Amino acid sequence: MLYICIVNKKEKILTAALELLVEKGIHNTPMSAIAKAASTGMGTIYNYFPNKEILINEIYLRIKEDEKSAFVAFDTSMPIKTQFENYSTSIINFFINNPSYFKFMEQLQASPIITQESRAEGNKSIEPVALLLKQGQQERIIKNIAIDEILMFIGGAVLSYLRWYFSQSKTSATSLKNQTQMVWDAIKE
Amino acid sequence: MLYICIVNKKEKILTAALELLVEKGIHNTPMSAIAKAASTGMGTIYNYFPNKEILINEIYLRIKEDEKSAFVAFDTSMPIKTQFENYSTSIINFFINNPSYFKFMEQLQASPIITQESRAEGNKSIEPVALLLKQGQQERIIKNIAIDEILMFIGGAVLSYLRWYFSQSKTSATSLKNQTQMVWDAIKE
Amino acid sequence: MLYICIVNKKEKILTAALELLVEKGIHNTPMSAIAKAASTGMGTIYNYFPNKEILINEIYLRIKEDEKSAFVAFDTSMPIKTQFENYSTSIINFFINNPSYFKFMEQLQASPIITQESRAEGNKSIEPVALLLKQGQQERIIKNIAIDEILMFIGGAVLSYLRWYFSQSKTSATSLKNQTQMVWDAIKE
Amino acid sequence: MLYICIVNKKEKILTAALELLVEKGIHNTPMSAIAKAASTGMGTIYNYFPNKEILINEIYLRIKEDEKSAFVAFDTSMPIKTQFENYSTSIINFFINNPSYFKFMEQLQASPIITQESRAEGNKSIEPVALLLKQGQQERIIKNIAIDEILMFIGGAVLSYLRWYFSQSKTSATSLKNQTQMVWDAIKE
DNA sequence: AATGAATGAGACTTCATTCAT
DNA sequence: GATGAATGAAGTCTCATTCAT
Repeated sequence: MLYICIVNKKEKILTAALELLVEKGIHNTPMSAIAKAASTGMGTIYNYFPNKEILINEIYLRIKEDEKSAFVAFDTSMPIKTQFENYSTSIINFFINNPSYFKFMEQLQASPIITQESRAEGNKSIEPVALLLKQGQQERIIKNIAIDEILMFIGGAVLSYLRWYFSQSKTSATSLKNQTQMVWDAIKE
Repeated sequence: MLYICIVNKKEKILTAALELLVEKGIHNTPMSAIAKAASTGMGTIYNYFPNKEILINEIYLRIKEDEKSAFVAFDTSMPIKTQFENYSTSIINFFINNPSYFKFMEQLQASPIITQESRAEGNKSIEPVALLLKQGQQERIIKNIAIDEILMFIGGAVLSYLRWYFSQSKTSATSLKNQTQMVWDAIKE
Repeated sequence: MLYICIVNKKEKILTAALELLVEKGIHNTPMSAIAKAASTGMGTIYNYFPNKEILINEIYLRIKEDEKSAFVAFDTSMPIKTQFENYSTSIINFFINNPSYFKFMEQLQASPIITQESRAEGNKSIEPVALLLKQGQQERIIKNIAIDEILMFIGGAVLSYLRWYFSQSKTSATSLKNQTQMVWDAIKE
Repeated sequence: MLYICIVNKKEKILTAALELLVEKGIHNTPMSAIAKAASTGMGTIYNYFPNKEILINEIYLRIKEDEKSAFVAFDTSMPIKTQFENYSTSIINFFINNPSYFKFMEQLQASPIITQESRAEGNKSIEPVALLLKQGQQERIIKNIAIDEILMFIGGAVLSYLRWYFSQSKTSATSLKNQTQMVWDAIKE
């Protein structure tokens, strides 16, 4: 089998698993169903992922990876507020365009299935934001609060906005603007 | 058996269940473990709760009930900002004083186990806040954004603060103040 | 409590149990349901019947008892054919008038729950018929076949007629006559 | 695994289940016991049969299938009485040679576990007999009674004969002849 | 590498029976 | 005698994982 096929097989499993996990929930998604949806045998999944938890962690890491690559690097020539707005908007649009990513994160955010390693790895995606905030604090644009606390605040705001977004049948065009405004007002000096 | 004993038995089950659920996660907490922890037979649990999901929903509702009663009514003679700070502080302290309540909510927030009925019932606890915000908007103190969106924002901020709080080994005394400040700055006009 | 009450209590239990057993089936009829239907506590049932199987056997014996008393003694001055027809008709009418008796027997006929003792006791109800048949054989009216075999044949015919009767929505008036005719033709010399 | 093995596994389960069901009764035969007797894991049974009831229905249908194939087609050149005797004898011998089939049918005849679909399917096995009887009625050899009623009568007679047969320790060679005689006398004009 | 039938531990749930009141 | 809450053994069924092919 060609290399490209093997890649496809692993990808197919990850994709099928994600789709089922967000649709049915983790504990209503047996490995057999994933195998079926990915058109593979159950044993094949175990060739790529030693067990179900590792498969799920890998999905988690893929999403975080994707999240990172979706955000184009900060343009440091721009004002911090602009940079922040760009980040905030792009991260939210990322999840709006990938609803299953959001549903997956919602479901697994607090789950003991995601290991400390995965979380640590995943948190790397916000490092650039931490740097931006730090710079903002030096310039006395951002409140002088522990970076961790601010980051958590922003994260919570993003999640809650998305939660609200997906619960609405129709979203006003201004809601994202409102959201960005609120977050900025919250963290700005 | 005395009436007081019967009450204790149900309470013991709810307490034991909560403790185990937050410690091990829902799907690593078999009913048998709950029975053992509550020092009852497994059948006894089913005398009080028709099934596991209903038991979990009842815990959810108990917490919401407790949450409501923990918050003393708004003192409408006070400025809106003060009222909001009181609310914000009391809700956060409530969960800080009941860490397992928070862990339970974290885990079940997005779970399909919590029924629509439970959620609707639970949401009643934020009605007074909605009213306060509406009044604040009329007085042009609060941003003119859909109440739903603001409420979701506040909820997300509270959760993320608590998440941060419990992840810290040592919390600075000012962090809660910072948090309250950020939220207020976010929603104020 | 008055004696009459105690009697009533036992009867109520037996009646409620019969009703539920034929409606839901033995294994969908918990003792708790019987207690509820009989408006007693579960413990009370165990005061009268050591366990569920004994309760069921007692119902069986009651029906057999009732069956015996429902059939008026043979009038030996009548022709044997007439006596047999009377018997056949009365036994069938007995079950037609007590459908739950029939449904109970259908369900428990072949069940290991009914003990050998109960069966032996129950078979006493057909002793007069055995005597009648014996007499008929001596008079060369009835086929010279082992009484046991004939009795089983008649029993099977009665059951199958009733089964057919209860499966019909509308029964022709002649069907019982046909049935009696068939059985008589079968056993007559 | 070879195809022949797979077939064997399903057959082994069906055979083991039948053996246990007739020996212990349905409700004293846990799936675990069937698995043990069939030398499989419990899960294997559920690979072939979605649940216990379906397993039992499949046994029922297998027996009916077997019953059909055991009876060679009517030889229409023979007199109706001969054809009927052949049928009657072959059906009884079928069950005498397969005692567990009989015990199974005895136990499940009136059970709600056997679905309407299974019953309908199973009843196909008596269609040829219905046709034979109809022809007999046209030739005025068989009594002019609803075919349904006659069929039920014959079925009851067969069952009761078998019941008697298996209750005897020693059976006279003539009993089957007697039985056939009785049934024929019952239904003949 | 790919497969999927086989496995059995373990989940949820029921219910006959007991026993303190 | 009457009660019914408490019990836990035992039932049905699921599913992560293995391994022979």
